[in-house]
Amino acid sequence: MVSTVDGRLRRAAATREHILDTAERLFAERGVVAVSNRQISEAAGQGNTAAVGYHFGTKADLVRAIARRHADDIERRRKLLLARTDPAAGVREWVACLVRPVTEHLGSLGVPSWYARFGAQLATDPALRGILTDQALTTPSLREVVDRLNRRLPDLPLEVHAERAEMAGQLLVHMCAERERALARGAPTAKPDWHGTATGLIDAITAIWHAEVTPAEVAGGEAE
Amino acid sequence: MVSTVDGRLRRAAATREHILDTAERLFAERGVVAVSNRQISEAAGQGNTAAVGYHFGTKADLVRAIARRHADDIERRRKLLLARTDPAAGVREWVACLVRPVTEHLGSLGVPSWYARFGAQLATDPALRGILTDQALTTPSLREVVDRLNRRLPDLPLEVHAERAEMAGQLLVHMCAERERALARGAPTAKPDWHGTATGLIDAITAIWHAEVTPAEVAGGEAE
DNA sequence: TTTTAAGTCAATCGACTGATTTAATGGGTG
DNA sequence: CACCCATTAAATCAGTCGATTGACTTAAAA
Repeated sequence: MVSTVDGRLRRAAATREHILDTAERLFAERGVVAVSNRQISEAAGQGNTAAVGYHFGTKADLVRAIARRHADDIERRRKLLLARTDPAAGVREWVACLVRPVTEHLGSLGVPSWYARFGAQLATDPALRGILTDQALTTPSLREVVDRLNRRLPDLPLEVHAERAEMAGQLLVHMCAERERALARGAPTAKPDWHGTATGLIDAITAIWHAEVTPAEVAGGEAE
Repeated sequence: MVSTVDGRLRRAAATREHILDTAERLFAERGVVAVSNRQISEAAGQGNTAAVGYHFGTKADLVRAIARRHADDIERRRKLLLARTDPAAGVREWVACLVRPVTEHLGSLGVPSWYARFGAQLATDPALRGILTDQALTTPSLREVVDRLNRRLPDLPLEVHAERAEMAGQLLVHMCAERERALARGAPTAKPDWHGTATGLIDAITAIWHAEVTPAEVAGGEAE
């Protein structure tokens, strides 16, 4: 019990990882909601059709476990990048601190990867949405980078600031998913590697932050 | 058969519409994949649990029917806007021709609406994705506007052009869904109306098209 | 009025789901 | 060595799924 090396724990941990890998792939390929725990257990080579339930509990718990595994590595990379970024850096560098940890993590997964498509589903499904936001948007390094970025941002009306922050997040999630889809089906990709994709995203998000703000019309708008 | 008023057809058409409305709402609230045809039929007040199957066939057919209903109105609005846009107009005006038809359509649906969230799910679910792209990206007026826009765009490397077009599409779909979510849960929204949301999107997308293009490093990139 | 057929309803089918229960396995420990 | 127990396997449960069926309702057509 207190022994440092327990073969049973090792075996269980290995199957846990194998189930996580399998679930992630099936989720990306067929959709999170469409894949049953049974299918995952069987595809993972577990004779036990209840293996997912035994090791993780509900599907929501499984989804959380997958998300956490990746979030940890992204957080690690973000801390690293944050540490070696000049505190006096400009908007572009702080945007990079938000984008690069994600793209570099995806790059480290090899081809094909599945996490970006998985994440995009979490972001749009009403039942899963909370799982992603709860754990991805509350990490300390993320808040730190956002704080630094905000200090270097041009003066913007509060609602425009909120809107553009949302845009940056949506772009990051869904453009990564899109590239991953292209990679998975062997289609040509806009950029040859994730680093190039990140550069394109940073260009775009930086441009959004610096975009002109068209004022609302005094009484305009369309009817019907 | 040739008579102008057929009570049976009228009744059927009415229940069809009612089923479409109900399905759209449930899809947005609980997720497209998570909602069964049975639940839709029951929620629509049809004693027949197979009403969806009878009127539409498979769930994919139902999803297509919902998407088409909205796509038609959006197409109509885009044609209208295209007709009264100066052929010599600039990037910003052509971007508006892509954004405004969608936001105005959503505005016409009242609050709460469900179509934007529904569309966002179609865009990210691997099994449903084709349904959306097949019918939304092949309309004549859309191709026309994109052509006009391309002629006024700054010179961009082909891969950057493709990447930014993708960004514009993702932003449009997911920012509308996000605003709709906020509206539905009664949360404060960045902009008071859809027209303001469109203006923010047009500002952002126009800025993306005009953003600097950072060249790829000759041999840079990170390992692992 | 009778006929006809579209629309609706109620019951049912096999297949699959998550969950629970019971049995077999096999490595670590006393 | 023999025991123990976490893990894996296997069998089973009630519930829901999409799909099909035939009977009933309704209103236009003959």
